[in-house]
Amino acid sequence: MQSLGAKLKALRAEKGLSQRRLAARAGVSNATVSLIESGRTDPSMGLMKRILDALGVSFAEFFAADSFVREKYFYRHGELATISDGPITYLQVGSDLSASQLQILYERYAPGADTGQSMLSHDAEEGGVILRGRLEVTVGDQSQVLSAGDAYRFPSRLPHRFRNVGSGECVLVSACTPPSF
Amino acid sequence: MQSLGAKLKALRAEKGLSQRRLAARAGVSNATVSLIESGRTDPSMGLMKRILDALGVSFAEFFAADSFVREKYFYRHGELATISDGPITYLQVGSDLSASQLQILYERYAPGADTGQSMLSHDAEEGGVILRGRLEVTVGDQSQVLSAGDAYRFPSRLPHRFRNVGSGECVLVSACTPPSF
DNA sequence: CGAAATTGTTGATGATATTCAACAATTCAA
DNA sequence: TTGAATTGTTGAATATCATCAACAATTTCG
Repeated sequence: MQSLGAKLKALRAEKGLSQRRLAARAGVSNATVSLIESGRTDPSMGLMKRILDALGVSFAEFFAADSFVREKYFYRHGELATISDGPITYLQVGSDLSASQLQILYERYAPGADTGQSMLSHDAEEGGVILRGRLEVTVGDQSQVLSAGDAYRFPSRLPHRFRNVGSGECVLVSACTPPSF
Repeated sequence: MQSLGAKLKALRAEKGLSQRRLAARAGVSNATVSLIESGRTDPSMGLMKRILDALGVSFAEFFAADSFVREKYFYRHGELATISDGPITYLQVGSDLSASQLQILYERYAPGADTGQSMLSHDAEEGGVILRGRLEVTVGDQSQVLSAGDAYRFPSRLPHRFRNVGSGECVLVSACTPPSF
């Protein structure tokens, strides 16, 4: 694990706060912030939580950077799996998305069409609105069957799956933001 | 910091370890594990890390559950947040997009509805697919009338305008990154 | 049954974190 | 320049943690 103090220091700088101002918000002493950032002390969980709260960052978010590197490894996999044919037809809005931040698709699923489990590891978001038919959407350990008018939206890093569980064709419009940095 | 002890206890039970055995692996005293699990002490970050290491779990993984549990991925049509702007109705997928990079809208234009000239200066992109009706889209000095199945897509920094030129309602699904409101 | 091992808990003690206050260095405004 | 405010850093005092050892309760096995 990278130096906890260095990480905190960087985060504080990012928010544009001084040690004293942060300490005041968190209800701790400025000396404590100084000692933590310089690695001269090993703060308690509760204290660290108060400081992170003052920065508007949860523990999960604070440590997300650690696993971010790992998620970046799967980035290519996700990219390659995105475009495929078969029983599913993707109509992409626009042709050259190489320098784009937004991808919009008009998707048509034949009856029974299934994307299978896909693990897109890039830091992106996606969502969509169902126009016709019945689509089973699975995200993580949650699963729902959506009908016309319903919608979904989730971080792409979560494992997800789409399956047409209706008797007819399923049509939807989806959007996805590729990684911004 | 309510259930840190409870969470650790559950995780330890899941791994089938006793307090003493876990303590031995982590190089801490069994009393410490007991005190943490019962919430009678506030352990230091370093100590907690040693314990989590002994359990084969990173900080990021340990806290990952917190941020994922609350997230909502599915929205019934009636749950879509309504943003009304006169003759134009926006149904937004998701309610709080403050930490989001993607906004998806289900839009309904009454006959004659017009957004007027608008220009977003920030670096964003937007696009959409027409589902019903006839929509005149003006971007820069270009203008087109789109019908069901047609689509558009452009950088938000360009001046643009939407107008329902059909006799009936116009419906579309749009996406924007980052959110404009 | 009964002895030995293992479970989780608790009080006293040494170790360490946290605070308070003062410090020099820097920035800002008069 | 001068004074006031802010920056991050330390020494001494206090509060808290982490440990050791002993405890009762339970399980294991002869």
